[in-house]
Amino acid sequence: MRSHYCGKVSTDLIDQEVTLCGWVDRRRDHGGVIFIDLRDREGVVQVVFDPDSANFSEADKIRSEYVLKITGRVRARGESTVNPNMATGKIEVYGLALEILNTAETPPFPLNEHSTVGEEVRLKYRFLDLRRHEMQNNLKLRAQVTSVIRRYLDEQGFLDLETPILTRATPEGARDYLVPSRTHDGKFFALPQSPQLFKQLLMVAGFDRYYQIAKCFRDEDLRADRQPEFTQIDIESSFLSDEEIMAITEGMIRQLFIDVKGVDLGEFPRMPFAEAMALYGSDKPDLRIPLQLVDIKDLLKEIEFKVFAGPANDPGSRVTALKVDGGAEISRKQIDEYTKFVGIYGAKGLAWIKVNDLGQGVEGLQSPIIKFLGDEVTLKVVERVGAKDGDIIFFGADKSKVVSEALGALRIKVGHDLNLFTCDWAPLWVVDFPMFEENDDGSVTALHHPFTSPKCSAEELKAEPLAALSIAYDMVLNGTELGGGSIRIHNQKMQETVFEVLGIDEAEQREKFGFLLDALKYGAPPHGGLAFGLDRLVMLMTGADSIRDVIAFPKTQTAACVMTDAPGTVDPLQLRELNISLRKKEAKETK
RNA sequence: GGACCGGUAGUUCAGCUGGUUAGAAUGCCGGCCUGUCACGCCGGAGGUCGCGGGUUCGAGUCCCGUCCGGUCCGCCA
Repeated sequence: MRSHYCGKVSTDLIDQEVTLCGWVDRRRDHGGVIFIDLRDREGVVQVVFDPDSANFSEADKIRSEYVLKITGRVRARGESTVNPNMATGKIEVYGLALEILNTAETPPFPLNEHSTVGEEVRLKYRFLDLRRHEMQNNLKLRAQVTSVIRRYLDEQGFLDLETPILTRATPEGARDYLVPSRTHDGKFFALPQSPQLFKQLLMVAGFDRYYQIAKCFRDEDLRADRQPEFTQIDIESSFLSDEEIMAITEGMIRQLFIDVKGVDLGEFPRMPFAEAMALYGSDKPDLRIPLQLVDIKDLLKEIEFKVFAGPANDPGSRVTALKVDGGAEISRKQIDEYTKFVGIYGAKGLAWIKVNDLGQGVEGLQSPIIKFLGDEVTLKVVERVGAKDGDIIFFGADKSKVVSEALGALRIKVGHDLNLFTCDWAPLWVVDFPMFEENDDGSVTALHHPFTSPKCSAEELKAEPLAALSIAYDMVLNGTELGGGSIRIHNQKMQETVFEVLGIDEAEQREKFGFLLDALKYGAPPHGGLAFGLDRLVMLMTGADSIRDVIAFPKTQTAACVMTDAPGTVDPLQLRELNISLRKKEAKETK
């Protein structure tokens, strides 16, 4: 039907006839001459009709988003009519034949790059929103990403194997999306939260190297970077060490950035989990921002912490400081906003010291809490963090978790506000995660997942579970967790020990993971892998603010689709077939 | 489950301390225009102020509830 894409018409084609198909991006009707900007997925080109054109009267009827087939002659634009802002601005197509393939109603919002439209309207008319350049580019880049990754993994001998979408519910982890079974009354499938167990079974089956670009489902509350259904680049291999897996996947991401962005990320640095928490208050530090946390708990031992939430001596507490160079400029109002900001993470306050003139000792400082700390301690804090004139020191004291999260988040926020970025891309491996974390009630849960291999023996694991480290690794880019993985447990005894520590009894083990425990008995090879979040990866590469902008048909924050109006009610007959009845909504209890 | 922001013309928004007929820009429709490129000029149409209740002589504006969209906390092995 067509000879060229609109966006690909170039000076090479001058004097040649081309046939283009596309949508009307804009029309400029000058009475005697009509300009049509014709758009397809590769770009926009200007088509000209004048009274000498056979189709001039037809061209007059054209409106926005009409679908046209135009045959015309490519010609160079005159010097004064070149448009330097347009990729195809040196040429234009003189219209010889025009066919209106389809008309269009006036779109509910303009599709050109100058318009700003609310997301709700965009999602309602997603098929139009996706016609916009920005969205076309995002999804084209996404396709490029999966293409490069497939090629890389294929070359490395990985096999693209599929795992089921209808599977069974697993305990722990996220809430499952459930699918009722018609043939098994009262029973339900669950949609997979990840292909984790199946890919391990593929290793037991001897496929050796597997990958899959897999849809995953989690019925949890949404965020800008979380959708109920999302895509993982899921990788698993037998007979590879953690180092080998990290080398292959690091190579994959590096290759990806070279091919798609023309950027070499270089060798990824490594950081133990404990160091990440200590210096950045996060297990996914954004290393583009140079600020670091400095613990000062030992300096404040003598202080009664009435100003803060808890006593500094409490073993579960943390007292840490964040020095911001040049931060003495930060206004009181802004500090109040930062105080409010850390409150989100449970911090009950935010202490600060401005360093105006160190030469004057305490007199050269400005802070509402010097009187609580005392002159000596205050100066020690200033010395510890290495503050100089013009700096500000924020600090907080509270339960370790609260302080780490609050100051860690403040570090990122201040970094953004003051534009402290030192580079565009900061990749990182976070390693040496603990096996377990302790809940408030004293029970433990797996930090990664319960199939992660510990670095220690089963005996040591049992004796001191909270001290055990796992052979797990997370790839972090610009403060976003791109992917995470581990060496899995291939020894049945070890797997049972982990379940035991997690408080999953034998009956439950059999019921939920019987097939996995069985598989481990039949010659499971040592194996491990990694899963990347494709949506987040593409979001970073496109600079999008939300993964919704790199997913063709995303859900809103309440996990609904405003275009299809899903989820919807179903015919009572369908429910009957499934033997499901809906309970009447109970009235809310009055307080 | 919780905190916060938003919902007014097709779209993006303004609308003050409650007070005449709810405005602007853009888009749309009609007319004019042979070199524009976010074309220009003239004219016109276009409103359930998210929804429900309340306060008031009077509500887009204040109060309560509710729905929808968004950001975040919890949650997300």
